[in-house]
Amino acid sequence: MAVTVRDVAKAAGVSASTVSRSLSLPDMVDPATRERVQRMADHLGYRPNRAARGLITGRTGNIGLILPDLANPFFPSVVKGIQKQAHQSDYSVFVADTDEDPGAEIGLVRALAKQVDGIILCSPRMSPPELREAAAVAQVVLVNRRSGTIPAVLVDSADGMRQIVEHLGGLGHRRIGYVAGPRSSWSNRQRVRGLRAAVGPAQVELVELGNFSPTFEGGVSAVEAALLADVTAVVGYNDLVALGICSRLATRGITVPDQLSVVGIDDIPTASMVQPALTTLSIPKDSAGRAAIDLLLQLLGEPGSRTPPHRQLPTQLLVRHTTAVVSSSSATRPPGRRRTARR
Amino acid sequence: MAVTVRDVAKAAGVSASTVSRSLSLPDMVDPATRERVQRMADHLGYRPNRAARGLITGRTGNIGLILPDLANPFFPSVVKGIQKQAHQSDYSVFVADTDEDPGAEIGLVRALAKQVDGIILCSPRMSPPELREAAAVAQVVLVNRRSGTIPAVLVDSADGMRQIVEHLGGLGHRRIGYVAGPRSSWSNRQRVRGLRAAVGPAQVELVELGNFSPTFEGGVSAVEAALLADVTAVVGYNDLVALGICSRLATRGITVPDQLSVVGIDDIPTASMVQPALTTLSIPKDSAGRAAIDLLLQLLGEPGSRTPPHRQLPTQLLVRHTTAVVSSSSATRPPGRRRTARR
DNA sequence: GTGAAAGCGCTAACAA
DNA sequence: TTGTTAGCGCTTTCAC
Repeated sequence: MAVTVRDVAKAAGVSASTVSRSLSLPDMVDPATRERVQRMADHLGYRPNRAARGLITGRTGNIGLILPDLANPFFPSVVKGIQKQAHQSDYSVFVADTDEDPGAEIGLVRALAKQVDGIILCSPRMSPPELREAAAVAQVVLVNRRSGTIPAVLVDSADGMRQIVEHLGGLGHRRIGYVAGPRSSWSNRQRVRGLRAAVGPAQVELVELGNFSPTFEGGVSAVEAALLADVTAVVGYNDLVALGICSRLATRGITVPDQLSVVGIDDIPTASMVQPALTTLSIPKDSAGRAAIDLLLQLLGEPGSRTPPHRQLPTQLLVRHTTAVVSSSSATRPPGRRRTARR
Repeated sequence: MAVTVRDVAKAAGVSASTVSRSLSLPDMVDPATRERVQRMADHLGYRPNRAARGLITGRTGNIGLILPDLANPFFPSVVKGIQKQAHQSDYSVFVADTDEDPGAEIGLVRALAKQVDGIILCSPRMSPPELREAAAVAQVVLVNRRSGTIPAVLVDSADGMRQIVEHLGGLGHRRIGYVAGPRSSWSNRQRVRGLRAAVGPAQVELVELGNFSPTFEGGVSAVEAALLADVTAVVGYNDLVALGICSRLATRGITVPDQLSVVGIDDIPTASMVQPALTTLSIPKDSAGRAAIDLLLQLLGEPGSRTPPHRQLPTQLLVRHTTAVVSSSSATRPPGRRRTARR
């Protein structure tokens, strides 16, 4: 069997308690004995049994991470940020993917609640009551969603949308389309709101093209509507959607950005792998992950702490190959043609 | 506090053991009491504490998954397969990403070993001795790597390479380049071996272009060598590399597949999002994940079982937009030009 | 500063 | 079939 406190205790000629203390509360023990114990411990390859420790301390040393779809390249970056930070604090991370099924989320929370010290809900789609239940059964941190006073890591969507709209407006676009994501997505609602707010001051008209799946296929199927709407630029709910749009446009012989500009959101790796590279609003994914863990650990440290429960992250528009000064597929064509902006 | 066996026991008017049995070994208890207990249990919202259970049974109900890079789109698919299957058997999954650092792998194994019932090592880069250590401290299943008798889920690389070479050969290519991945990658060695074996019978010449990072950037930086090698087709270590190659070629004004054919391996989502879509050897990622869990659970069930410890999965070439019948950038140009194959 | 004892929540022997 | 007892490995009072 594995080596236990007792083994170390015996080897070091002390009691189990002293071993325990030497490792968890080093100051409470005589330097000499402490060192002897520690040497013995790693000589024997002792590794405390976390389950046993958890049983008594009530802490598991685990944290749970629930997200809609690992296959969406947005999430792995967040996960990596979370992982790295968590491991540094000696936490392990359970990852659970709901396969875009909002109904599965709360179930996973319930299942995980007892096994972890806290749960990070990434872009959850669950209802506010479910969210409340989640926050009641576990220490929860939200990412990409705001709900009441539940601690959350958010992104400044309003500003991001403003950046996009101003950029397009500055290039001469006067009528831009938005391919929305799922109605149940909080991010989507934020983005819609941000676009609506930004569009007036920039003297741009917004055409909402409907709700689509937040995937490449969603983008593909949105092209029809975009073309009918007679816009000169299209903003996708996320990069996957934008990429789908680009792909379908290419298939139909419409060149991006010359004939139609496309802008994505997220800055997933694929966005810079395609030709032409996609202009996109970059979200600091790593930072979001790290911020989420920091917030969570802080809350675990001081449960009642009234730290500002929301952390807001900035976004940055990456102008790449896309946007042009308009050459509408239809009537009114402002001055200037084909001007490609690059980063 | 949370509700425990005792609470349920009291509520149902039985002893703790009976509660325990009613839930884990239902047949050993009188149907009437069993039902009463079960009703009481979920009335009170009882959820067994897995840590406590684990302490006595020696089982944690967790499995660990270690992989080099979640950001490589190959892995999320595998993870998803593993997750789904694991959750079905009521296992939770710890995911750990080593950030492509082979040195970190064994450390993670050691750290995780005590917290899980088994570990799945995905495309591990660790040395054989480390691998042996890993298999000694935990029940291990390898994915994409074979080492001694450690149970593994593998892919039929030889056949896959044959498919690629025959396809290219059939289209008239006589000289193809291979952009290799890391020297320490077992998959890479398999692929090299497979290519070498396949190349003779197909009357094709193989030019090995050197080892590169298994990333988009790796592909980008491999183009130089590919161009110098005077080949008409290039096979990338994986899709990321192939995509990097395509991108750099486009930048240099070389069209794919007309002037140079590019083939990837893996079939990651991005491969079908670019224009032209990438021809690639598809690896059954989900299946690999599921197979790994199946194998692991089977081994956990019957530790000494001599089931065939290796499971081999087939691959399938997805011919998409890429390959053409050669139009070498240099001297000898066989008959036929620009013929695009589609799936 | 250190040891003895108790017990976290659960299951596995052993009795009854 | 059920209850009683013991103890998994650890931390934590509470004495000393």
